[in-house]
Amino acid sequence: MRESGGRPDIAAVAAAAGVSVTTVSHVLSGRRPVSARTRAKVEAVIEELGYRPNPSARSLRTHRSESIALIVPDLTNPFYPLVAAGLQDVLMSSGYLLSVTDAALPSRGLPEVVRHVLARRVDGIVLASYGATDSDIDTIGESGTKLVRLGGRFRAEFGDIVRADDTSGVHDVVSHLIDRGYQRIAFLNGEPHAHPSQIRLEGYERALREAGRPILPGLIHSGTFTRAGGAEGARALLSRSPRPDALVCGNDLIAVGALDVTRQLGLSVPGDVAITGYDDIEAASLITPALTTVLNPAREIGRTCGRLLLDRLAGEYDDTAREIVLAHRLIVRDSS
Amino acid sequence: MRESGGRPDIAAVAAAAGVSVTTVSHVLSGRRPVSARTRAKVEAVIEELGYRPNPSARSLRTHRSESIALIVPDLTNPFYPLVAAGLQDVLMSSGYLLSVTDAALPSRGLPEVVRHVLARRVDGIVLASYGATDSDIDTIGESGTKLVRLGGRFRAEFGDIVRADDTSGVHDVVSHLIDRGYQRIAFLNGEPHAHPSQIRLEGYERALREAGRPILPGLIHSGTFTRAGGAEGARALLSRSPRPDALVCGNDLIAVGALDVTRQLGLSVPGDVAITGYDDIEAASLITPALTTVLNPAREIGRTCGRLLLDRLAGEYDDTAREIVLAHRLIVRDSS
DNA sequence: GCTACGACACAAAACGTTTTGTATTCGGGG
DNA sequence: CCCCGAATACAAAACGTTTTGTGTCGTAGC
Repeated sequence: MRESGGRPDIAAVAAAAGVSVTTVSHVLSGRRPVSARTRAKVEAVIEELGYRPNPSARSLRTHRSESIALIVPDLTNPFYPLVAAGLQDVLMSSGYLLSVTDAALPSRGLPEVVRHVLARRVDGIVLASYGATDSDIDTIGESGTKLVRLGGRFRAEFGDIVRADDTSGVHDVVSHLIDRGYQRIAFLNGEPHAHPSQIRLEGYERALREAGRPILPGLIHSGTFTRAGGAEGARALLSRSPRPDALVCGNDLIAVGALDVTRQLGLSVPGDVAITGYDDIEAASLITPALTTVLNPAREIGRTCGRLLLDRLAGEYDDTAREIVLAHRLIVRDSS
Repeated sequence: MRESGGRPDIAAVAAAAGVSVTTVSHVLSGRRPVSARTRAKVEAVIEELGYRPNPSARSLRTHRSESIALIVPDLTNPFYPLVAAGLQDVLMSSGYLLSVTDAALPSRGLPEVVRHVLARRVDGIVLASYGATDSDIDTIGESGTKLVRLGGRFRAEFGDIVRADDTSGVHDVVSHLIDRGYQRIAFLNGEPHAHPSQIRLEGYERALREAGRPILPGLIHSGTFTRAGGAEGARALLSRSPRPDALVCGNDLIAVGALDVTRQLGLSVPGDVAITGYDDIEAASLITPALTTVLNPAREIGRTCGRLLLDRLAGEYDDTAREIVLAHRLIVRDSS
């Protein structure tokens, strides 16, 4: 009389161990004491039968799924896989499973992605998508899912935020260019309404102001945080006269696109025009000339998001929202 | 008398619509006919109450989780995020959630990762980890989880495989180098026991044989599929005398590392030594000199894995294992 | 030698679905 | 006029856990 082919039940374990189902559950969870003898017996049976608790049943009872979701704007941007890796560094050891969703895919936009993720009832969400609207965030809030955002405007009712100090980062780059004597410093930005764009632009403006330089709207261009966006923006900016002699880019991808175009136009970098990026993705050091950029600690950001989320899930903190700001670092290479 | 704060039940929906729970379920699943009037009423109530089925309860009954896992060896290698993106292209529209797990992380190795993923009872797994052992695959098989592998040795009992024709790919690269007159062509490989390493090496050997060239073991070096691995291998190979005049690398990351070292040694590429990669990650075209490599259609591979898995889950095919081979393409740039 | 208490074990009630086995109702063919 | 089947709705039994409320021992305190 074999136990049939199906996976064993908690009841099967209890029967084989000669105890009640409750006891097995307590052995598993440790929520009530179980004698050493009994525990050993139960554990032996579990091992022997190869019993694995059914997560759906468990989750149905406990209202938690032990899984969290990461929503990114573009998996193709190497910054985000690093965030994912950092997140996993932390989550894996706590037994959480990480789901990664790219919001830029053939989906009908972020609201759909959010619904999709929410339909799976994850315990927490790390939202790295700068396209998120208040309504998206509300949707998550109403569902009761814990939320940590990667950047964005800090508002108490919207939960925790982890970010790097982008404003200072760009400020440092621009100051560096000013020090090196660049005169007409242009800014090549990503999506104009995205929060990262805005705070990076702020850094640009602050640095110019501090140096007593004018802020010329004609030297500021917005597009998208992609290589293509950078190419298009560079074409626009470099065709102005007088021509800018430095292109400060909103991220490294933009800088790469700008570099493509600059080369096409027969301009030398950094001779005719300096180009800087942001993030310090691996490609930044590979490209020629190697890109002056700002290190954005992607992996550490991911880890921090993970820890924050875990703490929230464990109820470690009170409800006060937190904003954690991580250090950046200017990396000067050959493109400036 | 409000419905309390909690999310509405299927029972709450039934009550509000004046029908039975069964009927609501049938409206949702369409497994039995429901009159148009009733259906409309129920749908209206669902909308109004904001009812969302509880996935745990559903999954407890149906034994399916509508989620699948992707296990990769290294998220830091830009090849894999692209695979993930391709997978999602396909899965998202079918309502599946994708979990991505990096097996190279602080985990205790692949077996642990596999257990971790299996503990969540995903419906299917895409296993892209070349470090997978037969035992890992067995574990997955026993759990009843559908499996599609990204590369690896094809064996009927191990399920489907999707891969590119790496042997031919490397063969084409090597033939190209021979055509260009390179004489001492070395091969700089990844993990020696990994399947991709073996079949790529095979392409190298085949091309040499076809050209009537000897295969010199001293010109073959194994390491890891990383930038560091490439650096170390290049150091070893380039210190031999006579020095190789071409380094065929097992993937682009290796090639980048090899390029680092070649430059350090003051050698010119492709003048003193040619370097080629494999995969055609974005960095391959960014680096200077731009890398001659083989396009490995990562995104399409991901899509194909997704489609295969979905078909399996839908029971579309019989049990016969399938191996799908995708086309590669030689891309000649400046490094050869 | 009792009482009270700690340590341990158990039975049964949730958790929120899907699905199966029956009712009903209605219209049409014999 | 009756019977039968199609169309539709319902009640109740799973699915596999966790958790609460009791119960039963021993054992220590008095």
